[in-house]
Amino acid sequence: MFADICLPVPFESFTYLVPPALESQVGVGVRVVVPFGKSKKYVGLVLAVHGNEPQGVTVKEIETVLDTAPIVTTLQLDFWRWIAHYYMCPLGDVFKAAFPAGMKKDEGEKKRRRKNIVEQFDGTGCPGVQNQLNEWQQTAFRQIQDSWQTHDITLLHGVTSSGKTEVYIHLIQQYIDKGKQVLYLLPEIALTTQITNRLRAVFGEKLGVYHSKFVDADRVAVYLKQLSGSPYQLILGVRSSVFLPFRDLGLVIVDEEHETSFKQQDPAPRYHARAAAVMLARQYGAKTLLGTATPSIETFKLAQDGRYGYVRMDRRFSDMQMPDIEVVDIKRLKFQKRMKGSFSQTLLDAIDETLKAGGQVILFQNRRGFSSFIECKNCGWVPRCEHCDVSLTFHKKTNALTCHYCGSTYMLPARCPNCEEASFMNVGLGTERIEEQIRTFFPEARVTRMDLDTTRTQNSYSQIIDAFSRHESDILIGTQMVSKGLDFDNVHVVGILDADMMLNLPDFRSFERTFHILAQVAGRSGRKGRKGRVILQTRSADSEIIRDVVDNNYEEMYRTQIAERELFRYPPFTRLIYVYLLHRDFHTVEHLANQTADLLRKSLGLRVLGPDCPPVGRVQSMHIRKIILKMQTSDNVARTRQLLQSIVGQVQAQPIANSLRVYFDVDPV
DNA sequence: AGCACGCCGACT
DNA sequence: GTCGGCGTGCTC
Repeated sequence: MFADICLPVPFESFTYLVPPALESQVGVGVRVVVPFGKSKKYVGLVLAVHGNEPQGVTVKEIETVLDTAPIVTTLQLDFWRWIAHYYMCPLGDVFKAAFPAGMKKDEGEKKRRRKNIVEQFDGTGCPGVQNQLNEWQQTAFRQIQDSWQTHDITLLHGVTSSGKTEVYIHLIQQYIDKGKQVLYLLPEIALTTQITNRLRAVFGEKLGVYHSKFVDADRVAVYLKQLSGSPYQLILGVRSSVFLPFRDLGLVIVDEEHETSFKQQDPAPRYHARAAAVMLARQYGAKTLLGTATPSIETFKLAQDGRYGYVRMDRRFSDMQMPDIEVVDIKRLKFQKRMKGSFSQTLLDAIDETLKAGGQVILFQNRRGFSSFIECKNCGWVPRCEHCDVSLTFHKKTNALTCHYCGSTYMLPARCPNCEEASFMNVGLGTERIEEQIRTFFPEARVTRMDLDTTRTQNSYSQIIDAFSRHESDILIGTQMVSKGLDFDNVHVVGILDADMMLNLPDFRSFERTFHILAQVAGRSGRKGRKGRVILQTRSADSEIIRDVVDNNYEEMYRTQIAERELFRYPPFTRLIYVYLLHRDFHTVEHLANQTADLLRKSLGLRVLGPDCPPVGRVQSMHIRKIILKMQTSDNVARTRQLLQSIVGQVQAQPIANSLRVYFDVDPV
């Protein structure tokens, strides 16, 4: 008897011999320990049991069986296979993403005590307390249910402070009452104690939270509880919670559906949790609700075309008004030499007034570090990473230069290695430099910075948020982390220091992204009973996108963008697959990328673009080339995938390509 | 992806 | 003379 085993390595599966003594224990969905390679042992998952001996290889034996019952259902395995196929990665990569680390290692006897799972209920709140829905929430609640009569997927387009969460809560309750399970997906940085506490107060022990900031053992506990006889009925989780086992999933909510962080970027599987959630819901015959204040262009188009149901909430609570957005043209002010560092007088005055009135300020700068790079004052030399084609970011606190691509850090040289000059100039500005400036302007204010550098440890993010909401700090400076659905009642002013920083990126989504992020940041101001102020500093004061943000005009932004996407044949009018080729040697990767593109062009013609050198052409000493496949929506995508796989396989079969690395990014964001 | 095997610089 | 740097090749 043989078993196909999936291992946490980038391959499909390997076949092992099942020793007669283990035959009764080995079945699809149980974990086993197997020898792999020269000396390694891995925990693998049984995909199939059969009698076909593989030819031309020495088959190794399964050593031990870890589970007495399957820990993945066949429905889950189908889902894994869908991810692997759609996103073009080996099943082993899906296996790696699907389980918390603790379930991928052999913990000997420990797991056999299957962690009588410890309840994590912290006792806060009083379960069962639901707020009454007001009139328009009630209307949305009914409209959503009506739309589900004809559509499995519905977009809830609700402005900030329209009370979407309360509508979600009532829908969740309804499904739980029917004995169904609910999955509530949020982007990582939006999953705060605020939302957790709110759901905890209503659903108590029925709620399980699945977050990557929790220790791994907690995630293992949630996974195992979902397998047990009494699973959580509501899971509040990040991207990877789509891999949890569900017994009877009835509803999936994807909140902040426009967030690009739902797409996993770096290690494969490069999956989009929104698309995966839609797929998961379809498997279970469940309904899906996509919620946001600023829908993604893709989702809004599907709603416009009638493919998704559409429900709109455009009323805010009566005591909440949209903030006034004041545009400050910093290009002109810079020319007139009237900027105080990174600040206009308008913004400084607004901060000053706020502090005097006992209010709080949020300052948004979407770049971490001190400066984007430093430059020798004399010869213009810029320090760059040894392993990647990028300039290094200067971090003043550590007096170090770091690469934001590979994480390498370097000492700041005392003198320019090129000309011996001993002084450097900071070009561009990050959150650290904003913090330094604000401390000189307002030495008495309490200032906190929130970015990737200050939130690395487990609870630092919520600590900063909680401290700020208790007014232990007056000014919060941060990257896009500050923009996520946080309710700070006392914020009088939001300052956007450089609105167009993200605007000029070479990416067809840069306008949409800028709109999303600016609209969200602006929404942080003036929440309860007070009209907030937003000071938006920009060098493109006359641009369309800034005007749309100021007018809070999503539809206008959508009209402009959708027309542009159609004109230039971008998604959702086409579908993209990026093919990345990586090699240590510059010439080899260039040659192999050209060869791949030529072969692809023979079958796909004009759908093949490139190869091109991406903006960062070398990362971790690997030279990169990128080929773009732009498919018509009418194309047979399954056939294209197959063709792509076979051509790449052909290229990789050549001896010169043996250390070539190829990966795909399907539906890149 | 790991991890072992294999060929060239600074140390006892 | 070797310890160990990481380049490349394989994994049922």
